[in-house]
Order: sequence, then C-alpha cells, then structure tokens
Amino acid sequence: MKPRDENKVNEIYAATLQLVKENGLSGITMSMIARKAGFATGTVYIYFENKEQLIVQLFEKCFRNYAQDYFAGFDPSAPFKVAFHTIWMNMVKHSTAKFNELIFIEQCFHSPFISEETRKTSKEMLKPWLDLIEKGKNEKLIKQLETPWLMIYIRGPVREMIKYAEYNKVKISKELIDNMFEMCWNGIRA
Amino acid sequence: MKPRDENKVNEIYAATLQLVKENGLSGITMSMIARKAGFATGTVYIYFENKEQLIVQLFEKCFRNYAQDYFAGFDPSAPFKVAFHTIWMNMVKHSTAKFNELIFIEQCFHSPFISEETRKTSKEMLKPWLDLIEKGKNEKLIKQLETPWLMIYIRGPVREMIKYAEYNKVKISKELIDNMFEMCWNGIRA
Amino acid sequence: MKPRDENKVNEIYAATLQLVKENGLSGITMSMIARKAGFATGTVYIYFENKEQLIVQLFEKCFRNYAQDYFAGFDPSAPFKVAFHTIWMNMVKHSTAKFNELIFIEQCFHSPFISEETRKTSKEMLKPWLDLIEKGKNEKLIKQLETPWLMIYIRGPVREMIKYAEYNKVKISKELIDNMFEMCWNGIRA
Amino acid sequence: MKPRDENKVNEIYAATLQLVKENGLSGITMSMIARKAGFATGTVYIYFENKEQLIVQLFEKCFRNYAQDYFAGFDPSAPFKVAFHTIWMNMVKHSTAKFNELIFIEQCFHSPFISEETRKTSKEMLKPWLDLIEKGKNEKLIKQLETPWLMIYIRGPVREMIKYAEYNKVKISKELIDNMFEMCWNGIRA
DNA sequence: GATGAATGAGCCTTCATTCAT
DNA sequence: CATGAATGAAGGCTCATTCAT
Repeated sequence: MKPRDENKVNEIYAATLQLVKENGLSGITMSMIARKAGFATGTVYIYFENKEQLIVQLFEKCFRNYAQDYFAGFDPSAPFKVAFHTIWMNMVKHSTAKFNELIFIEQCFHSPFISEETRKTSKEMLKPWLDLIEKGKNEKLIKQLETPWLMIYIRGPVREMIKYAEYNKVKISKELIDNMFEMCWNGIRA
Repeated sequence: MKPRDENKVNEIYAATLQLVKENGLSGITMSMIARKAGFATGTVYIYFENKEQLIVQLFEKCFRNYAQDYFAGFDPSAPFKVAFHTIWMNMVKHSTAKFNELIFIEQCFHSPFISEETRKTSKEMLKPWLDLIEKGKNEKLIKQLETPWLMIYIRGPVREMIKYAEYNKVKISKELIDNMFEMCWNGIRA
Repeated sequence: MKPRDENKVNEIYAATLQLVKENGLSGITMSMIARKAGFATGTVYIYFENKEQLIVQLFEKCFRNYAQDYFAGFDPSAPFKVAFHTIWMNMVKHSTAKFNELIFIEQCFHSPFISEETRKTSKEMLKPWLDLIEKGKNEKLIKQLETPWLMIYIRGPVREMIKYAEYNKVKISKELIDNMFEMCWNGIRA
Repeated sequence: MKPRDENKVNEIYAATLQLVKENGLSGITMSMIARKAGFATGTVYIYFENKEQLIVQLFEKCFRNYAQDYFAGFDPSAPFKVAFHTIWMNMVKHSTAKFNELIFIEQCFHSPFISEETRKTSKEMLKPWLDLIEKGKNEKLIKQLETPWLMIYIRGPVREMIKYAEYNKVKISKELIDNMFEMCWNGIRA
C-alpha cells in the first residue's frame, strides 16, 4: 500500500503560493495548482477537502511561519535596541525569503476564504512583538505612541522595500538594510 | 461599450470597488457588480467591452485619481519641507477618502488583468513626487539614498496606518497624523 | 426583455421523465436533461436551483398529478361500487397516460433525493381513496381487513398490468380491463 | 476479477443490496460498497471487473434466487390449488426474506446496466410458474385470461404487501397472509 | 438603451478505475 | 492478495458574455 505522502501537501502549498504571486487569488484554479505541483487534479482532493480548505490551511501555515520567523533568535530580555534589531532583521529576512507567502496573506485578507475569526487569531501570534514595543516605551527609548501605530510604522517600510525589490528585480544590499534600519529607528526613537 | 452616461460608469466603478474591498478580486462577478450598481447584467456590457476592460479602466482611473490627489495644492517651488508635507498629507487624505481604490489597486497588481505595461506607465505618473525627493537630496535635507527607497519609506507607514485604521475601525486623530509625519520626517532627514 | 418562460419548466420535466424511464435515476445527468429539452445546460439552472431541487419538485408535481387524476369525476356520495369503479378506472388511465411519472415516483422512493417527510405528506393526498375503502367496509360490501391492505391489493395488479403492457408493448384491451376489474372486485368483495 | 473467495463476493453483494435499498442505484459508489463490505476499494476490483459487472452479476444472482425460491417444495404434479398455494407462499417468503433483492431488481430494470437480453432470459426462469397457471386454465379452475395477466394479477398484491410492510415497519401476520391468499384466489378462480 | 433569460466554456468536485507498495 | 493513494474523465454548477424583447 502506498502511504499518504505528506510531502505532497507541501508541494501543493508551494504551487499555490507561486501561482497566487503570479496571478492573484482570482487567477488560480485547482487544476492549475495540480498541474504546477505535478499531479492530477483529483490528487489535490486527497489532501484537501476543497479549494477553500486549501486556501485557509495554507493561510494559517503562512501566518504561523510569519510569526515564527519574526521571533527567531529573539531574546526578550536583551537590551531593547538589540531585540528590536533582531526582529526588524527577521522581518526583512522573512519577507524576502518568503515573499510568496507575504503576497498570499495580503491577497487572502480581501478574499471570501478567510473568516473574520481567522484574521483575529492570526494577529494574536505577534504578541511578543507588541510586548517588546511596549517595553521600549516603558524604558522611554521610543515615542509614547499607541503601540499599534509604532508596529505599523515599522512594518510599512519593510514591506514596501521588499515589494519594490521583488517587483523591480533589485537586490537589497547590506548597506541599504543598514540605512533602512537606521531610518526606522530614527523614526521611532524618543 | 459606449461610455456615454458617465454617471452609470461611475456607479459601476463604485460597485466594483466596494465589492473588491469586501470580497477581493477573486470574489466578484459581473452580475454582482450589476446588482450592486442597481441594474441588469447586460447593462454593464453597454459601458464596458468585458470584465477585463472594466477592471483595467477602473485601475487606470484609480491610478489617475491617486496621482492627482497626491499633487493637489502641491507647489514644486515651495520650500522642500513644505512641499513634502503637502504631499505626505495628500497621501493620508487620499488613502483615507479612497480606501477602496487603494485596496483595488493592490489586488490588481497580482492579477491577470493588469499588464506589465500598465503597471509601468502608472508609476510614471508619480514623477513629480520623485523629483521632489531628488530636490530634497540635492539640498542635503534628506538622506542620500536612492530615491525609490526614500519614496517607499514614506509610503509604507502611511499605507499601513490607513489600513490599520480601516480594518480596526479606528479614527485617525489630528495628533496621530502629526506624530506620524514627524516620525517619517525624522526617518528621512539628513 | 425576454420574460421567464414558464413553459420551459414543463419541457425540463418532460425530458427528465423520459430519461428516467429509459435510464433510471442513476442514468441521468443535467446536461442530458438540457439536451433532451432542447437548450443549454445553464438554462436548467435558471429554473431550478440544482439537480436535487429539480428531482424533488418534479416528484411533488407527479404526486399531485397522481392524486388528482385518481379522483377525477369521483363522487364520494355515489354507491360504493360505482365510486370504487371510478377510482379503479382512474388508476388505470393515469398509470397508462403517465407511465413515465409512475416509474419516476418509484425510482425516487429509493433515492437520496426524497426525504422521509416528502414521502409521508405525499401519501396523505390519497386520503379520499382510503375513506372510500372504509366506507365500503362499513357497508359490509368488502372484506373486513385493515384498510392499507385493501388499498394495496387493488394498486398491485393495476400497477403490474400497466408495467407489463408497457414493457412488452402490449395494448390493454377494453375486455382485459373489464376482466381485471372483476378480478379485483372479486378479490375484495365481502 | 477472480471470484475465488466466495465469501468476499457475498459480502460485496450484501453491501450493495443494502446500499441500493437505502439510496437507490443512483446513490451508490464503489467506495461506499467497499467500505460497507469492510475492505478497500481496490479489493472490489479483484472480484469484479468493474461496476457494471458487479451490478449485472448481482442482478443475475438475485434473479436466480428469485426463481429458485419460488419453486422450493413445488410439485407440478400436485393438485392445482395446492401447487398454486405453494408458489404463492414462496413469493411471500422470498419477498420478505430478500426484500433487498426485490428492490435491487426493480431499480435495475430501469438502469443502463441491465441489457434487454438479460431481462428476457431472466423472465424465462419463471417458466414453471407460467406452466402451472396454464394447467389451472386447462383444468378450468381459473379464469380463461392470457397467462401473463394472471401471473401479474398475483404478483402485484404480493409485492405491494411486502413493500408496504417494509416501508411502514409493519409485521405481516399469519392471518393477513391467509386473507391475502384467499383474495388472490377469489380473484382468479373460475 | 435596458433588461435578464439563454448560452456554453470552464471550474470545482466526484468517482470508477488503476497501480505502486 | 489487499490496500488506498493516484489518476483523469465526467458530472454538477457558475458566470462571462450574448441576444431577443
């Protein structure tokens, strides 16, 4: 007997992400996904109940990756700027390495697939990042602004930088990253 | 496909934008658009050749609005920071007032509807903004970074701020805007 | 504007009945139905929400026809044997004229389409027939057996006769009908 | 397709009959059959070439059972009424004990699975029953009607009685059977 | 022009059948 | 043999588009 090849799930995910980046959520079909992943349409239905489930589960996986990557090597007890730098760099790395996922998540947020609830629980995964910002505020190292606005202020430039680089096929240099980090820091510092 | 009754065209546009915000590009149909706009499916085809044309033309219109709004009251000969502030405020106003269009443009960028060419010509509309940044660099008022990165650095936080406010149904206070502007400025100042 | 052609519903019904007689419920597809009725597949979906609804609604219509035809010209106050003969003849006429419907109903009874409830309410339509039998029992004209068994005893031969005639392409003569009626009557008479 | 393990074949048959009774021919799939029979889908294909063969062979088996059961203990040389009673009782017993098969045969008659030929050869198995009726006619004990109509007249009430009992979960009493037999006899007697 | 019924290509999904294990 | 994952043709259904009114 041929056992259920759990690797196929990942191949389906990869195909989906690639296609969504290229064509948007509105431009993909189950047969496109199957073809890109290298098997028959019906096979996808062995691993996913239907298209919606595939999208939802991939969304959740992407969001988990996202939260996880953000906090790689993150030490909440480190000095604020060090910890902040760690997460900022993780953002850049994650967004670059998993650009497909970034785009996929963005497209999903305006789709009929993702429920309000999924959206909310997803955001809760970023709690440590929120906590860190609050710590920075408490230590008077950064502006006394409501935390979400500070988080947003950071995410915005990073996300746009990666998008620009991807769309225009530009490399992001070490120098640019340093510059960008400095700009972000100058923006929020007290 | 006779865009005579400019009024009807706008109703179709409005319905489309609303629906895309709610359901994403993947969640809209021509009949949904027609129903929301208040007439029969066939009527849409009097004003637009097909779905793609509707999307493309709306995209172009949105981008024109975008560029236009950015430069409302903009005086290139004004002192840099004044001009910069004008445009920054225009970004905020435009994104807030026409949030639907922001989302629509974003969704279109990853859709089969918008050609590479359309994307590029669209961006050219923002030339004055680019020129302004370069002027700021020449005057040594802001960082000597390649212009696109500076533009991006500004757009990012603004866009994210508006999205956050919309999704979380939060009002953006005058004070927040001032704070955000200051942060953006601190980020890019020389 | 082309108004919804309610006649199409009947054409769809007719096509379905014909196809079910020929191939059974398991042998029909929506496109077969559409083709036989003479229009495109999608058209069927203008008149029926889905396949199940089509089947269910046709079932209900057939059962209404059935009940109605049974009681054509039926006078409950007529002498028992006269009234009994009226209904018996109606059974024969209905089953012959609407053989398709007879088969369709039979197939539906063992299908996933018809709910237990529909089955039950359908049967209630035959109340007058039940009442008549009871009247006959009260008047001691027929056997003192529980009513359902008497009803069944009558329906059985009629149904089988019609089926046999249809399947073997045999005409049912006036004489045969008289003979059959007499046999049925002799069976139940007191 | 090696009907070696006759036991497994019977389990497949039993599962199929049960499912067809519950869902009709249109409501069964090969995997449903396999699951109900307690093994994997592929296993069914070891014993049957394909779905059609499974249905056809089961049909033939059911029809053989049917004919066989009808003539259990039947002595053609016995007095007519005795022999007639034997077969009539066999009908009742068979239909009750193998109600699944009755329904299955009925559904098959209107399916794409059973060929015209299979239908005909099946009927020939009932020859002794036909002969008996003719004997009764020759002996002037029953009505001088064409034999098929007499056969039908008998089968009809029996079949309907069993169906009614099954669908309404009613027990058939010894008394009812006697009554029914008497009615059938009174119907056909000369 | 406006309407919405009609069309049929194409998408999602199922399921009979095959095949690697 | 037995298994159930894999296959892909075919069915149910949708929806962009057309067309009769």
